[in-house]
This record gives sequence, structure tokens and C-alpha cells, in this order.
Amino acid sequence: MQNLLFNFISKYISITEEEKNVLVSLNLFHSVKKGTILLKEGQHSKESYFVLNGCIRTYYILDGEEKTTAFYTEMDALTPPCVISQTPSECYISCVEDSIILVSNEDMSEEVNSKFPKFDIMCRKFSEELLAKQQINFDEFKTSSPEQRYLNLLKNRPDLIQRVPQHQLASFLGIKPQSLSRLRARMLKKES
Amino acid sequence: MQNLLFNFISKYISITEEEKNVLVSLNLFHSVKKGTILLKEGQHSKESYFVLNGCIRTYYILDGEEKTTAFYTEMDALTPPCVISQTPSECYISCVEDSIILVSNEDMSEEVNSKFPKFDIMCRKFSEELLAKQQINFDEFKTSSPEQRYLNLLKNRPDLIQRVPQHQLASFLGIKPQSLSRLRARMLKKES
DNA sequence: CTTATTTCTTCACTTAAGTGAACGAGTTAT
DNA sequence: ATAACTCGTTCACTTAAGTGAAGAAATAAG
Repeated sequence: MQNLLFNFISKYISITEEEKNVLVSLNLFHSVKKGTILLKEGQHSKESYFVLNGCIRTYYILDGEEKTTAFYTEMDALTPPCVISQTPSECYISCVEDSIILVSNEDMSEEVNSKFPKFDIMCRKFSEELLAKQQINFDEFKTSSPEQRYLNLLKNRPDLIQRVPQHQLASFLGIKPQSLSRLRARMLKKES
Repeated sequence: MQNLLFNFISKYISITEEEKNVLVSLNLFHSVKKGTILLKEGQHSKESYFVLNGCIRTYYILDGEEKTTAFYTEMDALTPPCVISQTPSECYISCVEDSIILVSNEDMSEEVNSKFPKFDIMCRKFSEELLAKQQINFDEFKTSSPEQRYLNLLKNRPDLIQRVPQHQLASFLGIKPQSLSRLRARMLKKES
């Protein structure tokens, strides 16, 4: 499992055995059960997450309704908005599946960064990449209809459709579960 | 006009006269007329923009239709997706109003960063802030109806509604110009 | 194994957005 | 000054999403 992490890191920087040991000694690895809630509305948090295995999701509760905004799967990283803005969280984070994740807090990353300046470089590259991905995602969402979004999902992250309950997918696509059901039925008809 | 920039920078780091002079000597300031297109689909670019004054927008042309995804006004920064991903641009950038903007390219920022490591720190803080803002924007967009989005806009960026043509606003809100017209008419009725 | 609970689909109905066309007001160009 | 555009609004009509309710199927809990 740790190798997954080291492989990922070596995409950005080279890493020595010594550095690997430091990382391991930090006890970053956590195994979390499906349904576990990692962050609740109102909480203060300095934790970032990195998914090695499994799936976690961010959502809001507005007017008593869950609104899912994102899913994070293998090799996805997530720093909740509240951690950056240093305000009480407005969103929830929970595990969609049994997952193995890295949990790091700010103090830890400062420690690592001071010992290994290379990590700073990696984080920077990584967050630039994230920013670009997010930009593109946002643009794609804005410029698409729910149906197009579903087709995009089918193309880009087909696994999600299998792994995630429909009603969570629906709100991720910006519609109600009933509408997603209809949409799928409509598409099946068209095919034939 | 330059003071606008320096004031902005001092929100993040302290800056000496010497450093100011280096910045000025770089000839970053550009005055651009309304309607000027800064970036076209298919172009390669390494340029980032910072708006001192005025308004620029990013949009895509899909099926012959303009889809506006963002407006950038005073003290907003923009690094187009294509610059980060180093691929031909898929989006356009144009001036909504006569504007004064900073244009910087990657080589330049590397030069500045090597001379003044402080700038690196500033860029990092700034991009973290941007990432958080974007995250929040995206979540807000996803969890809102067109009407709520319009109300949000009215609350958070009321100037845009005055400054920007309705049909560009409409696609920014994810709907057609006719729908925005109706939506506004509907809201006026409700008020009375 | 049986009872709950969650999840997904379907239905009838309401509401809002998409579409294509038309019109006037304001701009720009010639 | 006139013609050509752009822009915003309105209208009638179509299509799709929201809503509330109901029921089947799958999962989880006892």
C-alpha cells in the first residue's frame, strides 16, 4: 500500500529511501470504514486527505438536503475549503467505500517541508495541477447540460457510476435522483 | 496606477523600493481596448493576467455558441488552463471594458522569483487563496438553481450586472439570455 | 430469517428552461 | 442619414427538471 504513495510521489520528484522512512514514520495511513464521517459542518480542521484506495465525497446539507459536490478516488487529494480559509467547515466529508487514506495536518506538512525542501516543490507542482484540473472541471460543468454531464462522467470516470449511489451521483450532476432516473431511461430509449 | 499593484502586493509580503523598481522596469502594464481578444482557441500561450482596472472574461465557443465561464475585475488574477496544461487553448479571453492589465509570462516570473524569493512566497499564498475561492465558487454554483445564482451574484458582485451585457451574464449563470430575461421579470413580480 | 431502511424507479402534475421568431431601442459603420 | 448590427425583451410552444407520492428491489439490522 505504501508503494502506491511512493510511486505517486516519484511522478513529481525523486525520493530516497531515507525520505521514504521519514514519511512512513509519520503514521499517515488510516483505514476508514464506509460511512465514516471525516468532517462535519461547523468543525475546525487542519487536515488534508489523500486517497490511496476507496472513495470519499464532499457534500453540503442545504435545506435538509444533501448536495454532493465532489468524489475523490485513487490518487486524488483533497484540502477542504475550511482548512484553507481557516473558518468553521460548511461541508461534510464522508467515506463512500471502505478506504485507505493519508491524513496530514498543516503542522506535519511544515515539518516535512522543512526537512525536505523537495516536498515543497512537489506540493507546488501538485497544487498547480489541481488548480488547472479544477478550472477545467468547473468550465465543463458550466458549459454542459445535465445529460452532457452524465455522458462526460460515463467517459471520464465510468467507475463512479458503479461505485456511488445514484442519488449522490444525481446531486453531483446538479439534478434530483428522479431526474437522473428519467435521464437514463431517456438515453436507453434513444439507443434502440 | 502602479500603486494599485503595490498595495495589492503588500497584502501578502512587504516590498522595498528597489523591488518596486524592478517590477516597474519589466513593463508589465498594458492598456487594452474593449473588445480586444487576448487569447484565441488553438493558440499557445504562457501569459498570465492581472486586472488592475476594467474587466476581462473567459469563454468557449461550443456549437457556434459563446459560453462565458468567468469574469475578472479589479485585483483578480487569471492563468488560463492552457498555460498550466501547456496545450493549445480551448478558451477565448476578451476585454469586456477598456482595461489596464498586467501581462506576465512564465520566463518573466521565473526571473523575478529568482531575484526575489519573496515573490515565490506571495505567489504561493495567492494561489492557495485562489484555489479555495474557486472551490467555494464551484460548490456554490453546483448547489444553486439559476435563480439562486442570480441572487448570489446580486449580493456578491452587483457591479457585474451593470458592467456586463445580459447575454454574457446569462451564459455565466448557465442559462440562455431569454431565460435570464424571464427570471428577472419573475422576480420583479414577486417583489410587488 | 424477518423486519427495517435505504435505494431506485415510475407516475401525474407543476414549474422553469430551451427554441425559434419577432420587435423595438440603441450602436456602429458607411 | 441610413443601413446593418447588437442587444434585450416578449410570445407561443417544446422539452426537461422539480415535487410529492407510491411501490419494487436491494441492503442492512435485529
